[in-house]
Amino acid sequence: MSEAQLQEVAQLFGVLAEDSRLRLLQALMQAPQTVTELVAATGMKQGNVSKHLGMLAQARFVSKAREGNFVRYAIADPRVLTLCELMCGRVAEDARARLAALEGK
Amino acid sequence: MSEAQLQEVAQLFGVLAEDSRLRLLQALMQAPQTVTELVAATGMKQGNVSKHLGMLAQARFVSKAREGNFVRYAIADPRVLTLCELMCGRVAEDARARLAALEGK
DNA sequence: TAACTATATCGCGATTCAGTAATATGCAAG
DNA sequence: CTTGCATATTACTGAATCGCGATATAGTTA
Repeated sequence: MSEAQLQEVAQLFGVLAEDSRLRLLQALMQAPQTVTELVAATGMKQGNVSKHLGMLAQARFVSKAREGNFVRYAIADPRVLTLCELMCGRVAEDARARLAALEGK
Repeated sequence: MSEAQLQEVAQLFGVLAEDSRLRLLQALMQAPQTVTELVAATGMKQGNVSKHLGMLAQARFVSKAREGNFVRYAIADPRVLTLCELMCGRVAEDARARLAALEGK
């Protein structure tokens, strides 16, 4: 695997390495939503929501579609779901392990 | 999914968001190796190799085992393989798309 | 204990990036 | 075409982190 490709992979992982963006993805997993809806759903500031959605869109994890004044975003790459599920499973597992260690003590 | 857990997930993705660490993982996929071997394999400086391996180990993507003077690292979580495969597949796909667009022009 | 090798860690300058506030752009109704 | 709302972008600041060189720690051997 080439050096340039490795950097691309790293960059894509970087897009997922931020809880703000994960929160947006999580919200979009329920249903496609507009920026305004996402601002309400996440409590983030409008500027940030827009910026992070822009990054997710540039990485083509999500797609954007104008609807009059609004822009509706949606999950565009199903792989992002698998990736998040894998990582979440890992975190949940760790949490269980920590809990078990606590009880065992 | 809780806010704290989301941050953990983001942090784990962050560990994979760096070509140096991906290179180390790629090397370790061939076989478990010592720091010295990894320095030779990747051309990175010893201090950096050690630092990045430390991060990978703290995330428990890799495991470390002393062998006399050496420390041998190995892939510890098979999920990291799936994660990388998914992302690499995505990058390869993008590369194919770019190529096709170029030919079509 | 002393000397040697392998690995880990520290301090530094440079770069990157999140969040904020303010502003600019796009679109629709009147 | 002007007003108003939705979205995007900009400039800024502070925190995080990379790579580097130097140094500290751990383990082996003599």
